[in-house]
Amino acid sequence: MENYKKALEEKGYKYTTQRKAVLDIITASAGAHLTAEDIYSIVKDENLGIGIATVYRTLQVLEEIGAIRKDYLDTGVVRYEINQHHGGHSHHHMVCIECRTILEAKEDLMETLEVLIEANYGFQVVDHSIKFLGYCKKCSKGTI
Amino acid sequence: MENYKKALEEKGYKYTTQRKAVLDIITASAGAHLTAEDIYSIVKDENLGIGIATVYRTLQVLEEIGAIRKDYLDTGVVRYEINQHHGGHSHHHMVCIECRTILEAKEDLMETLEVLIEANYGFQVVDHSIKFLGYCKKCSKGTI
DNA sequence: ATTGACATTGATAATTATTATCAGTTATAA
DNA sequence: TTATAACTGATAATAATTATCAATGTCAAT
Repeated sequence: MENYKKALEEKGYKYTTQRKAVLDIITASAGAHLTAEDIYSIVKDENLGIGIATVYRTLQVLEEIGAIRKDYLDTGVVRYEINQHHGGHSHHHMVCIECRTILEAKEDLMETLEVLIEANYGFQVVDHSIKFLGYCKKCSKGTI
Repeated sequence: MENYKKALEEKGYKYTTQRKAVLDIITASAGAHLTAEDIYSIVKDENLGIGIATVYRTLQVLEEIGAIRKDYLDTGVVRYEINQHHGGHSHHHMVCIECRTILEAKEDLMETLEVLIEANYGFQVVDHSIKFLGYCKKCSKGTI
């Protein structure tokens, strides 16, 4: 799919067994929004040796090279997923107030959003919030 | 502003000194996105006795009655703010990738969003994500 | 005012997610 | 094949949050 090996090496990182295992799991489970603990136990189940510390370190490195992204969807727990469109924009999440199920909206719809969400996913929207990531005036990069 | 006392009593909660103090701080510091620890030390600075456990408990109660809302803007730490429009929609946050400053967009703009953000706040948008809260098909309430 | 029932508080222990430490292991370039 | 530096795993440390429990406060009914 993507050349993660090259991306790692460009930053002086090595393409190790553990990093490969974590990458495989995250790519295989697109839309799953796994926690570090989830990933840890999946790797263990596959009888590949890995420590929880390595999982966290690997996730940091993979985020740094832009392979994965962090989701702050709910309390305390951070979730991870593949970064689909390199440098592009993220998709949208729907979190059920009741059962905390996380759904994912694939469309990149920026208008009549909630009506579409309800029509396409049967998800009854009560509230939404948009988060922008970028550089504030103070930290602003070059041309603007 | 709002009758928080009544809202508390309707749920069998009492309008105590500590709850009043926490409410005062959160209403007074709109747009500040305080953590539980922030609130704790502000109350202490004002020489009002309060325990950290009470702060957390109070925040839970205030969220339950809809007085405040939680923000998951970044890693681990949960932030709190006044729930402006009772039952209405939340505003939008801008998080600086570099210094982690949190800006708040007051407009309820759902189109040509990023262009406006850049024009109005000098915030250089790199990415955005929208979070919907509501009920999934399984948990769906009544009429839909 | 006093009482009784129950909610609330504060100190602290416990839990959970995450990060730091460090000695031993592995990969790679010379 | 060896030197250098990166990597790993076990575990200690930290930080945010929740649970416990005895003491205290609140309020409606006497």
